Amino acid sequence: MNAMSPGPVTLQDVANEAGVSLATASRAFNGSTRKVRQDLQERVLIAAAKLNYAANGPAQAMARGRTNVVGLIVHDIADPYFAAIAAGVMRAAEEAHLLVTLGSTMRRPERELDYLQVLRGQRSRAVILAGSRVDDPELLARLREECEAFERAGGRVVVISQQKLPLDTLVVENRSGAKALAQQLASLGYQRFAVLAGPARLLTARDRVQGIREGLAAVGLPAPVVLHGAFTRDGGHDAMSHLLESRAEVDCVVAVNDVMAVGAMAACRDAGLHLPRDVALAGFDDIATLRDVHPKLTTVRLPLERMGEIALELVTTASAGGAHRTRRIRGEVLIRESTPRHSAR
Amino acid sequence: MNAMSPGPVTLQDVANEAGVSLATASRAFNGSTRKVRQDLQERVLIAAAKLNYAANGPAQAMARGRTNVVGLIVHDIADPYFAAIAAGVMRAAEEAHLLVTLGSTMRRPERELDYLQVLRGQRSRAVILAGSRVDDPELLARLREECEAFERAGGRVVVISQQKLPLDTLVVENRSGAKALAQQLASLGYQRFAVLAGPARLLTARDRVQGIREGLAAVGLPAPVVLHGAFTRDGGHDAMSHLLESRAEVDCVVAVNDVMAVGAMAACRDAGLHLPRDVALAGFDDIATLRDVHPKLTTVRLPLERMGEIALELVTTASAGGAHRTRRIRGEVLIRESTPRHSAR
DNA sequence: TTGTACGCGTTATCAG
DNA sequence: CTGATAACGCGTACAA
Repeated sequence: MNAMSPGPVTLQDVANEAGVSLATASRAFNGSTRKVRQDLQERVLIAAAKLNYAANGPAQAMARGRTNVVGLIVHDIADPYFAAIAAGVMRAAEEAHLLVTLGSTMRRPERELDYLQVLRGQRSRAVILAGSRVDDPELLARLREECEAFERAGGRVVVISQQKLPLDTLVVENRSGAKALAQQLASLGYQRFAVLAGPARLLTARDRVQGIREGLAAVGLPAPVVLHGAFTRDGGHDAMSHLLESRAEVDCVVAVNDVMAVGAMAACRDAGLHLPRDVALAGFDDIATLRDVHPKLTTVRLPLERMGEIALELVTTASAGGAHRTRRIRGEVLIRESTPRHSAR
Repeated sequence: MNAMSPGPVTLQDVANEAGVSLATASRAFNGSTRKVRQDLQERVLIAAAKLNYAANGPAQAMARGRTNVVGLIVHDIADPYFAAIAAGVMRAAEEAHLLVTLGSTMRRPERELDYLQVLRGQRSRAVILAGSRVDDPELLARLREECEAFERAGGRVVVISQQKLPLDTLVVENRSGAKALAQQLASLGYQRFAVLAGPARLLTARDRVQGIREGLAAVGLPAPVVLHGAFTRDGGHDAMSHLLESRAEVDCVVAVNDVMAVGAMAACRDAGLHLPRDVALAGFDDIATLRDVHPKLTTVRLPLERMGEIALELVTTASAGGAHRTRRIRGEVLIRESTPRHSAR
């Protein structure tokens, strides 16, 4: 149109177009403490629209000392668990007029440190660390340092999973959820359990295994067979295959997440087994995309999208007195077709 | 540690610590055209590490006139189709040392315009528009304007789906893929088709319906029954329910994506139908998480993660002479258990 | 209420 | 090769 300047249109251009000063344009275009006369306000807005002005984010960030960006760090955005959390974060971020920078660590915990540092440099307002912590004291110490550096730089940090650091945290009650699941499965008549346990050092996986152990012990059942593997579909498939090869006497298999459970289902079919007749199977998370698998999977529902929303809400609200806040996220046991009532042989 | 300054540590702090000028610190810490003496280089790097310095992104963006951020705009990050594309984008972005700002439009096309404007303001280096275009000339015109504004501001735009704008585009060959699918299904013996068609104005859905129509026509079969609905699990479930209520004589149902197909499977089971005995079913996309549903779903595989990678590669490489580039993405028909060989009654 | 002028942290230009 | 300094675009004390 009438863009004489070579580069993008600046607030100065808008001010000129509206016939006001740069300061007035600034105050008019985004709410400032100071008030602007009605007619000037309108003139600025009209000029901005006419020139298709978009405020220069980096410049605003410089002047204000912070951005409207929050970082979201997940283990793997292709995993529906994290995709669901991300969806909740995005929904809440839209309402709060915040931009989300995504980090996907490909399940390498060290990558969290890199992202944290970069996001600190970007002057991100906050970071949401979604995803299980890992049992590694040295890594945890370095993570603590990075989080502290991030907070010193004026940012907030929210963690979703375990409370291992003095930060705002959504504590996912994996252990009690798994315990309740085990107890309900026991009450259905199952007695010999196996657990497809995920990686040994992943705390979410470990907590769930522990909960199952406790639940079985609480009702006087023997400890389960435990098989470790990746926290993925293939991990579930492989662990189940090993279990079948071992010819262990088992009537109920619990995978520590739904994605693994689906892999386990495939392994059972590969071996010619019929579910749930030959073996019962349960998962964890209640992944939306997997609610229609057949037989319908018994699982523990986690409010994943809501968790993302809550995390972003924590980010946008100040904590009283700088104390870190805790939100407990409880799972809900859903008994479905994959674990019918069982009569012990 | 020895941080005297109240706020975050700046490059000036690093320069002081290293006993060099600000300019030298700048040149040493990030590659510049000009060279820095080896020992000074090291002193700067050591000082930066000691102070845990993280370069101020917004300040760099101001000085350089652009950022290391690319925007990724999807319809719904919780949809595994987009989550897979996002995973590919993230992997390639990590290699290229680019940050990704995520936009999720919640399937409202107008939101793309908002994100585009904001990302332009953020001085994003580029934006990837993932997701089907919509049949709406006015919207398309506004989108074209926003994309042009974005490019005038120095950014690049890549589109994944249909080539509707003069931009770098990954053209997904939905029509030919669907046509090939229909023909292969016909060769298996199916004769009376229904299509769960998705929203009428969504071009991806429409192209796939059109391809199926062409495939059937090419082999002399009658046109399919077409039922529209949402591009989601519930959309597939509802459309299938309506189809069953209509008591139409159909031996093969094609859903225009896998997520809808899974919803349709659930609807069949709700109605007491057995798959694939009572009706055959096919989808589109080959969503990883759904590869283990039973019966295994016939579908058209799209290289979703690779598509994300390619999109980011287009973003990072300059196009010769400013001409826009096209990458054709072909689907691969995968016949699986949900559509066994069929003998017409 | 409006305008002027300075500062934010970094890069790039120009002297040395 | 190194150092001083002028941008970059915006927010905001301060002055009018």
